[in-house]
Amino acid sequence: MYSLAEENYIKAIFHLQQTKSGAVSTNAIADSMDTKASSATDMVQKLADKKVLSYVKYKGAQLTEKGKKIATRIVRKHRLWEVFLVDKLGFHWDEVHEIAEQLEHIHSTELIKRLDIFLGTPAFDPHGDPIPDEHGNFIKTEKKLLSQLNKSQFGVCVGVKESSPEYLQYLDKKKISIGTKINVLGKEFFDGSMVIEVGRDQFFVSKKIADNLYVQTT
Amino acid sequence: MYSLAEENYIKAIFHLQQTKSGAVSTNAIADSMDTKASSATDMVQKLADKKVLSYVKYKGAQLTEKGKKIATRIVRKHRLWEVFLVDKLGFHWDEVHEIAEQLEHIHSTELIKRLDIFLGTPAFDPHGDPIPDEHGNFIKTEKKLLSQLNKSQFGVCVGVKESSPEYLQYLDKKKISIGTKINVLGKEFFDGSMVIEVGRDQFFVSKKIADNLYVQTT
DNA sequence: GTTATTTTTTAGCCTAGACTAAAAAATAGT
DNA sequence: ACTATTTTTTAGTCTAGGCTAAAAAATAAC
Repeated sequence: MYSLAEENYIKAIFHLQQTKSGAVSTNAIADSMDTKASSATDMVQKLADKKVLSYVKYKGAQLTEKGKKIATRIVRKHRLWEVFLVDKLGFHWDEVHEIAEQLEHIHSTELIKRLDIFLGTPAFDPHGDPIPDEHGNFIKTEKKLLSQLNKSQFGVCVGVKESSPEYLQYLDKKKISIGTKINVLGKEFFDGSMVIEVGRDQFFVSKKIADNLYVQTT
Repeated sequence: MYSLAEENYIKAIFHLQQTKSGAVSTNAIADSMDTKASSATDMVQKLADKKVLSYVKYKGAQLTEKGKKIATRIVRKHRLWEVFLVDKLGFHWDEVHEIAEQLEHIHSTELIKRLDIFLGTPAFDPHGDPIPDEHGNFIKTEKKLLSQLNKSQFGVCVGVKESSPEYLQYLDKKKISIGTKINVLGKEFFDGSMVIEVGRDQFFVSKKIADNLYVQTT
């Protein structure tokens, strides 16, 4: 059994590995954990002793198969609980992260098995992120950023990259949620801004907005 | 905000106060927390500093109004989660205690408000214990122990005193659960044992069994 | 009412996980 | 290639929450 602190480090390292390839630096870990580099070094050494990750001094850390398994179990729990909070309790998708952050550490395999069934074994969480199955396998999705589309193309919203409350609230205001169809009416190559159509509304979006929204193209 | 350890101490002291009147000794607290008396003393002193309880050296501790409020909030969460686990996820009533023991420490008032509504604001948990409302008020029930009934009286099972898995499994085997009607056909004054009728079955129960089952008499 | 026993507290130590400051290794600049 | 700078690690502290052993208070036994 792993402590709360250990689980959080494992999860953070897992997410850092997704974006950058190769070993992740203790500094990057410290940043994402909102702690100091020395604390990250300590923990990384401890987790290396437990064979959760491999660690080479001054080079960084990489999760082992064992470590990845632990991480995906936590991610699975986090995302299933998010589905529960939104689908069953009626929370809004921008309110659930913090609570799921706590719920993901509840230890009981039977609980997760039953929760999964209760929710109808969902494949995606409310932000459009895939939920790994009980063996840790993720569904591969062909998703692009909205900013990668060109004029006259369209996509269906499947998720966001960074899910800050501000961004989710923006999407809400614009009536964009998972499953919403988005048409690109125009694109300005100078700054990457776009004019898009959502339902009957047409409006302008900056590159920053378009860089943060995943769409599925068919 | 209180730490996990603090919450568990507060809860333990609350439950000890229910059974015995007056201040509870540090030894009793240590016993119920499965820790040493010296650790209990330390924690009690810390909680006294925080005005959660009043503490007189060598005399014991007593929760303040503030402490009782914290305790009932935890009890409310514990029992609501138990209802969730049994009613929604199909767990058996003897499997839910440990998981609820973890879930009771999730911090979010909004979560509990919504969970309560989702469950239909239940008044009792799966073991028949009353769920305090959001202001910390318990429903007063007129319940007796089965052992307090006499020949030809009857009662409806409303809960158990000590809910060990062994006992709950015994009740299951005998088809006794919340709401089951129990007729006392005979009572032996020498050892307090009884012959009872449950549904179509008639059988013998020892005083130990009868001392652990709460019934409501009408 | 003094002594023996039990209960409770204090003092000092241990581990996890954080921190600061200093040292060591890696990288960058010329 | 050598120095300057940045990154990473080590060494030493701190707090929460445990522990053991010893001291002090309360209770029991005569």
